[in-house]
Amino acid sequence: MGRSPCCEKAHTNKGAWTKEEDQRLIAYIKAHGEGCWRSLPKAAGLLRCGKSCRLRWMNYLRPDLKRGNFTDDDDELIIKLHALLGNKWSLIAGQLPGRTDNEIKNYWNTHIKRKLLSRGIDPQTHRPLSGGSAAAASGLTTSSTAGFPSPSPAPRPARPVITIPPNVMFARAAPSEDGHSSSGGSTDAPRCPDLNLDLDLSVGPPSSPPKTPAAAASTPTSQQQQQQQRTTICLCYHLGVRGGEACSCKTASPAGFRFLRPLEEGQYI
DNA sequence: AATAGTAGCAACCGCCAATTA
DNA sequence: ATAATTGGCGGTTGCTACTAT
Repeated sequence: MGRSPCCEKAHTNKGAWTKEEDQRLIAYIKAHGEGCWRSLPKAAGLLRCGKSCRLRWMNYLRPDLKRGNFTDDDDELIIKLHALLGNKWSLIAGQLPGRTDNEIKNYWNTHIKRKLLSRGIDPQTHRPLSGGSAAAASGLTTSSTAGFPSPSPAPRPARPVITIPPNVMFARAAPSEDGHSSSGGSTDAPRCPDLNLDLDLSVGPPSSPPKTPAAAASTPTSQQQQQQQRTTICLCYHLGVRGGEACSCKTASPAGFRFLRPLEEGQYI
């Protein structure tokens, strides 16, 4: 079957964007808003792939982007979120207004990894290096999800809002039917003994994200409104636990959920 | 001052899931 | 119900700037 290319590569520019291209893209999106990236390049008079336009806009040209250094608080938040979510950069970026997934991904790879290593912590497993080295050496933690099972069954969320008050413990997933259970007693220790997160994962109303320039420009306000209207949902869902499977959220108190993460065979935090 | 090595960042690629026809 | 299309994401690459020798 095969996939058709997203654009005609023979007639598209590649590499660094010029100022003129940036201006064209900005002007077009200001006039017409985001959306339909495939047809945007032609409409805007750009010899670029639609995906490339989207990336340029999202990562560099958006007016609400924050530039400058990350604070220590940002670092700690990113570390905690990474411990919870793995390499879900877009989700992590959603908790840092004005930051992009690409920026955070780069920042993680260039700064935070080293920071954690200097603390003697494995950046993939968030465990002390001495204890986690065996697992790392065995290849168990070389996956793209920081040692966590991929949450692939979860539907792509519409930028959930996660607030992190100071205190909630992780709960380990109960054994599940598909064999992704925490087999044996050797993994009974908490996977992230030093993690103590209180996550309130929420999403805004089901309406589409702002598509018009005006709406896009007012993003911070919109986000505040969405936070006010947000509906709390179960984080297990995002972490790959199927509906109701090994999930006790329904019994959790309104003040907080338990967040469960299914374990791969032989895996642990 | 020149060169080599390293770090940081922007952009590309390929895949996946949702949507549409 | 199925295939095609599109948007979005994470991993990786390559260029540029900076630092050490």
